[in-house]
Amino acid sequence: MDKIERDFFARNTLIVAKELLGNVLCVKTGDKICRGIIVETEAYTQDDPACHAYRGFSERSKSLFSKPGTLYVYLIYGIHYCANIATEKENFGSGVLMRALEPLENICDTNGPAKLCKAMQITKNLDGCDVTAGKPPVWLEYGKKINPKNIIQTTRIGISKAKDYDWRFYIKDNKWVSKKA
DNA sequence: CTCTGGATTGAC
DNA sequence: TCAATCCAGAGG
Repeated sequence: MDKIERDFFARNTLIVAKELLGNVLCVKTGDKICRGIIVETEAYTQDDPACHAYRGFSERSKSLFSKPGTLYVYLIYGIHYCANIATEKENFGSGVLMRALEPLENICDTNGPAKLCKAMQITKNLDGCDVTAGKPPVWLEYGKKINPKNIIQTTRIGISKAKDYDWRFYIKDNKWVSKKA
């Protein structure tokens, strides 16, 4: 399976969020490789009030400003981790949040942004990793192409700002898409 | 320095 | 419906 290159992420964030659906996230931290198909994403850009990069560069969000294809992992509610991949270009704070995976290998219980991080063992340690390197600890592989008719675009979940943006994408009828939808 | 609220989840 | 549990960001 071919790995996804940096050029894939060096595009408009909404396009990346949409086209990331169906591809395979791979993580190898210990001796096991975990794989899952991305079935739900959300886009966040620097000019979006809900984005962590909205107020400019910060220590927490620096990975969003790094090269396209950089993993951004942050702690939310003091308990959970969420994983994003930086998009667009270096020094522009934007990225795609991965909200749900369909388990392929060595994982289960991945129908939520914090749950998938837990299942894949993604923690702050992986913040700043380049997912286009095509090797451990984290990388992406092309999966099967999703028919555009089966991609649903709607509003994002769990945020209080910019609620009206239709910046969430998911695969229609996929049982692993997070609830609350 | 203090205070507030959050890209969630699972238990009541 | 609500607590868990920590820290970034805002304000003094």
